[in-house]
Amino acid sequence: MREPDLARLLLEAHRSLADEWVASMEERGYPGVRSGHAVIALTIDRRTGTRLTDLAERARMTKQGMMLLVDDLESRGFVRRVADPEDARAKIVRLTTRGRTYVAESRRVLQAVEGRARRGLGDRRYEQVRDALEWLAGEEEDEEE
Amino acid sequence: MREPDLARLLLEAHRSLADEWVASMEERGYPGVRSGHAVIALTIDRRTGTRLTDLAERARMTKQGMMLLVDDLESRGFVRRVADPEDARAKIVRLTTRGRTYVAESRRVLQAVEGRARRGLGDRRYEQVRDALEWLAGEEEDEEE
DNA sequence: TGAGTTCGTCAATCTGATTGACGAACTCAG
DNA sequence: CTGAGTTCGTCAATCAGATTGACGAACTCA
Repeated sequence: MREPDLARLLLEAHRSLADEWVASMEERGYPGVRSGHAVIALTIDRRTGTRLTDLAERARMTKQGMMLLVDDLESRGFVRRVADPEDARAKIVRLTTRGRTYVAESRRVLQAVEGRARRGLGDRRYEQVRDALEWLAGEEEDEEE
Repeated sequence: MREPDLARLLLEAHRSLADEWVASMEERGYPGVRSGHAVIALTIDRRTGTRLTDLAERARMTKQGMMLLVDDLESRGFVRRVADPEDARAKIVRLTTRGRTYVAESRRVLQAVEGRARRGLGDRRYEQVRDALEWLAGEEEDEEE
């Protein structure tokens, strides 16, 4: 067996892609991009907005963690928190016009980065890697019992 | 193309493996294990010790970051900093007896975790994934020019 | 109506990693 | 031998990401 550093490799590969995304976004005129923004760009409902709790759930992180991300996005003018007419406790995180542009650009760049990876690896290997990663990410996490 | 969330998958797979390692170490009676300890276990010279700067370089992190890890390991009695006879500026991070046991156990568990992944994926796919990850981790990082 | 739950928030904490500064020690050209 | 520049480990400050705990306000439903 080679050095048992699969975990490290996974982390480095992650960083490589995340850094590439951030750098590419900054080149396109979006300073202050954070890697966490990507999850929101991928999961927020672009027309109606999404509740914070739902965003957190989709991103598999805590509400508190998501709140910090939303705070950041809000301070940059990309989202607004509006009251949920159906539940006075809840607030809906809704994209502003600038936010819609930002999200569209984010997704484009995300696709571009991933497209490069796909071309580099070849379609078949790319798919195999994805399957393997899904398996790795999924197994073991429900082993408490 | 599927959702362009390869980066997220990589991170989740990393966390899954890292958590498994930590949990397994704790089960074996090593509380307070940190994921960062693994790099040291894999790269430190187990007989003669290694200078902090070299450890940092091997782990591809800053000296300061490595220092925090070494501080932690030292406070747990797994390493000692001893003067380098060849360079009065330098200190050698050397394993204590307990440290040697800890490192041996770390490596065993690391192998076990990785072995499970390998069996789950099958040898061929495992190797393909490793190659793909190396490529992903390596490309692009020298794109500043 | 009241017990229990959910929503967003605040506060504190932790881990990982960074940059900047700095004294002490080393290297080497002149 | 000297002094300029570099390297080693450290301290300090900061930042990003994420967590747990607590809490008021609002909702649900027996």
